[in-house]
Amino acid sequence: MELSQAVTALSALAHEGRLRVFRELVQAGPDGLAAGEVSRRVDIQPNTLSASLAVLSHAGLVTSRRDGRSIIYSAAYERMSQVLGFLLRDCCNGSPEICAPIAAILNAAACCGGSSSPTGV
Amino acid sequence: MELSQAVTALSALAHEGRLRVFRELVQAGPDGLAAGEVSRRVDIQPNTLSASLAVLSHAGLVTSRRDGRSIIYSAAYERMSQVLGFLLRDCCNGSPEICAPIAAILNAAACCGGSSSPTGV
DNA sequence: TTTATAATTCATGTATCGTTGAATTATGGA
DNA sequence: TCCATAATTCAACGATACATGAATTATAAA
Repeated sequence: MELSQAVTALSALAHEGRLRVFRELVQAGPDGLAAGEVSRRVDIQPNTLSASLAVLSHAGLVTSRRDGRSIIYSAAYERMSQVLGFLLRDCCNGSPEICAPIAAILNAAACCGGSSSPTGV
Repeated sequence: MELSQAVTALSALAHEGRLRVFRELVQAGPDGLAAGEVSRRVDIQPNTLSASLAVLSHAGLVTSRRDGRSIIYSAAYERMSQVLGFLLRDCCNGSPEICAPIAAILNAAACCGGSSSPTGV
C-alpha cells in the first residue's frame, strides 16, 4: 500500500458520518446491508449517505452489488487490514518491546485473533 | 475511545505531510526526534511542520518535551493502538472467520507480534 | 547585554469538503 | 405501459482546512 492510498482511506474514515457508516458495515458482516437500511440505522439522509458511501467506495473500504432495487454495501475487510498494517509498519524499528502492547490490544480487539497466546504478551 | 476522538485522530493522519511525519516518529522509536530534525527528514518547512505537529499533538498521537532550544516529539504508541482497536472493534460480530486474516496481517506488520504462531493463520 | 538558533504563532488568501433540495436513473409490480 | 420505490447525480452555498511569509517567544552562547 502506498502513502497516497493510505491517505485516501484515512480521509474517508476521518468523518463522523462516514466512520459510523463504515463501522455499521463492518459489524454487519460479509453479507452487508442495503443502502436504505444503512440510512435508517445511522439516521443519515439517502443523498448524503450516497455521497458518503461513494467516498468509502472510492477509498476501497466498501464494495457494492445490486440486488433488485436495492444496492448492497459490504465492508472490504482486506483493505481495512492493509490500511492498519500500513500504520503499523516498522513501528518497532530498533525497539521491539515498544509495539508488543500494540499487538496485544489489536489481538484483543480482533475478537478472533486467538492464534496468539495471551500469556505471550 | 469515543467516536469523536477517533475522528480527530483519523483526521490528523489523513494528510500526506502529517502521515509522513507521524510514521517518521513511529519509526524513530520512543526517544523521538527534534522538530528541526523532522523538518529536515521529511522536507517540510518549519512553520508548516509546526502546524502539523500541533494537529497530531491535539489528536494525542504525539507527545513533546523541551530539550534546550529543541523540542523533541515522540509517537504516542498507546494512543495509536487505541485508534486501531477502535476500528477493529466488533469487526467479526457473528462471523469470526472473517477477521482472522486481519489479525494475521496485523501480527505480521507489528514486527514483534511474534506471540502468535505463524502456522495458526 | 547582544546575537544567533529553534520553534511557534498569526494573518491571509486559496482551495477543498460537505450538506441539501431538486432532478434523474434503475428496477419491480399493477 | 404506468406508477412506486431505491438510490444516485447535480448545482450551489457555506464552512473548514492548508500553506506561506512575517512577526514573536524561548533558549543558549559570545
